[in-house]
Amino acid sequence: MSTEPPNWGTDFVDRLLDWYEEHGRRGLPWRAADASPFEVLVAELMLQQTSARQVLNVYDAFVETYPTPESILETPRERLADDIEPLGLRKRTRYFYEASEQLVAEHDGAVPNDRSELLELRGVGEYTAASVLAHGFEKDVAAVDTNVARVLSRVFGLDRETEPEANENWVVAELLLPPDRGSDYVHAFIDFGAAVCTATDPNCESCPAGPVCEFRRNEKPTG
DNA sequence: AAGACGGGGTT
DNA sequence: AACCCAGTCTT
Repeated sequence: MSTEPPNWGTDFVDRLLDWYEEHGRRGLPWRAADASPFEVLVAELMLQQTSARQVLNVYDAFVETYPTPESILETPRERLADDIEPLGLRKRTRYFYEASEQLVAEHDGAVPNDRSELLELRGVGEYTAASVLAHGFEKDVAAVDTNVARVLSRVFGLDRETEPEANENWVVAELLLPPDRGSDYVHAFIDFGAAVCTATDPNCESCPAGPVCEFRRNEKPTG
């Protein structure tokens, strides 16, 4: 039970970003530098409770067919449903319609770059709002999903039951956020959580955090 | 504070 | 065949 050095947090983030450079997922179209805020919003709505692999199957064709909220409103609901149903969670069809209506009616068809305005959009919660700001507008904000919450709670020994909604996760995530790298930072956490620090049977052997991690020291001492 | 939503990928 | 997935909305 040693006292934590004050720089463990930034040490971990440095290692995490290094890991991301080498092992992060490349070529995901919604991560492209020229992806519009609307394309980012579309991706985030699709990615809710849906694997990136699955979204990859429909994303390119979708954003080509529906580049703007207006183009969604001009499409019969049945046809839009056909394009979204393969992802499951069919209520998303309604989210796309209603969010598009809101964008056109209240924001001239543009995605707002303000947290509270994003939160008013149908289907947009705390995670999606933060994600759009980070990836669509290059803002230095943290976005905490289940992956981020799991990694944070393990590495820093927070309550194992801590959930994405817990304020503590957002405070810590914001605290560790490196300047001008908000987008990479969030993506690094997510890729790391999906590939190494998995929900079940995490791959601690290849974890860049090493002995820094409370979880590994407490539950997998031999690595 | 729980429960519902959901088809497809992965094991 | 069971389990999980870049959450959000509704009881």
